[in-house]
Amino acid sequence: MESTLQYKILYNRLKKEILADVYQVGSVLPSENDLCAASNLARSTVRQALSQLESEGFIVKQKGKGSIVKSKSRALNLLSFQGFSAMVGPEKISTLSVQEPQIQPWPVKFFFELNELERGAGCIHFSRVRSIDGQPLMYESTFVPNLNLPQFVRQFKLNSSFFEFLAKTYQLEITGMEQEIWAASADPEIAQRLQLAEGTPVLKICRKYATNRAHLQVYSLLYCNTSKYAMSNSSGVVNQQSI
Amino acid sequence: MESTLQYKILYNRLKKEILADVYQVGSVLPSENDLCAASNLARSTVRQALSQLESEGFIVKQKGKGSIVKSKSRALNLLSFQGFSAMVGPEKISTLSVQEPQIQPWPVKFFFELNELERGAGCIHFSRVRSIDGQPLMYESTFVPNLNLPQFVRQFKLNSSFFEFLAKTYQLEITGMEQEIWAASADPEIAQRLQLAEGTPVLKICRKYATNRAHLQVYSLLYCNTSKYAMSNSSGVVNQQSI
DNA sequence: CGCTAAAACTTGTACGTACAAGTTGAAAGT
DNA sequence: ACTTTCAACTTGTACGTACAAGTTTTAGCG
Repeated sequence: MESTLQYKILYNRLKKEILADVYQVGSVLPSENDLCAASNLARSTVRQALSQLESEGFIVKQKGKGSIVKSKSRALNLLSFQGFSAMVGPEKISTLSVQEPQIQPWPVKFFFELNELERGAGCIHFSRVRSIDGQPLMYESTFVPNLNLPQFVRQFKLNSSFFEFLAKTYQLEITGMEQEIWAASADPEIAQRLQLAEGTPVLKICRKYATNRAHLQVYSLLYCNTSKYAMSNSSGVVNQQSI
Repeated sequence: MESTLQYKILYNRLKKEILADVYQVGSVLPSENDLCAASNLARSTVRQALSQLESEGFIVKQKGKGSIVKSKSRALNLLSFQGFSAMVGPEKISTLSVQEPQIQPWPVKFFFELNELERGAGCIHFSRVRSIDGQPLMYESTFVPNLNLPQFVRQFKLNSSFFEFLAKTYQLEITGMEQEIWAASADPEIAQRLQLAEGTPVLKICRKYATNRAHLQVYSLLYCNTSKYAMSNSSGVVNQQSI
């Protein structure tokens, strides 16, 4: 299900090539004029593709120089564990199922306000613990409104990527996010899930994801152990750390 | 020092008018064509201004409908690079000076890596505690490379906005940010600064701000009490919560 | 060889046109 | 009174031109 929009096509191609190391981190992309000539697009269209790559943190543009590949990291500046893929390979990440996907009513006291459409539809809920090297780092409890997402419970596997599943199965893309963050003490349940002493400080994060389907939003409640790995993110245009 | 760029001028005007309730939250801005006619600008220029407003969360654009005012000031947007006084009204914020601005060498163990230019220049350092309604919420310790920022120590007042001071005095704008976040226990000093019991969970945040001056970066170390107010932010394009 | 100035790049801003596609409300038809 | 259709909006995409401004390379001069 590829887009027919010219700037999206170019954006996807460049993103794929960055991820595949065709353009390595620190190197410069072909100039806008080169991309125009190669793809037979107007410069404004090429700039639209590059602009999206920049806003998602893949490249940094510098006047007079060019578009420099900044990072291979994924879209959206989600708060993520530092060096989740760099320091430890994805093979060392393990997932423990706490609650397999099931359809249920919404919790009575939910951490975000729901509209009537969502409230009436009920939700799909699942929970999992993600670990690195056997050490539990994150307890994640996710709630999806049960709105026209056929076969979700049957098809989604907890040890795979939730966002990739949404994209492949329903052509759903995450377009934005809001979150609230607290420092909290691990209560007995969280302490047990993350194998911590009760009362240990943990990050508590409530997230609402927006999607490209109007009025469909996804909710996540996270508890994170930051004793070994910090959570990190970046936003805006960050200078290149040369010199 | 206002910008001479047309799209920046329009952006600033619209932002100011949103903050002043000329356009209330939930209402629609004048259409792009109306803005073109009123300001004698091309539509692409108007769209550039609106695009920046959208990326910063002030408006949401919907095809066929218009540009809807989403938020006056990205409420409590502490985790994005907007800064403290922009999110809660400045009238309720009180500031306690812990360390007046002074020139000093960098701390031996600094929380971000410094390049040689920064290391050699030394730093300007100040610390303050910010409270809302008399309740200390945040302990902030800021470090700025002492690079061509004349009169900083003399002119910066701790109870004013740091980012606004940088903009007005040096035409420095914050263009981006990276941060790392932990949940930590308040040590004796932090507990005293934030008037908390020792061991209370607090958010610890290390930030690096990028500016429009190449190679000039600003560093901040924050400790936040989240018992009453959560930290929050948003990124990407978030759906309108209507229905 | 070393320095300077100009040329040849790069991205940024600003203008314009044209049409596609989503939304809304009014007019026309039943 | 109700439904359907259509016209009049809205933003989105894509094309194009021109010049400004920052960076790097090159050519020329002393």
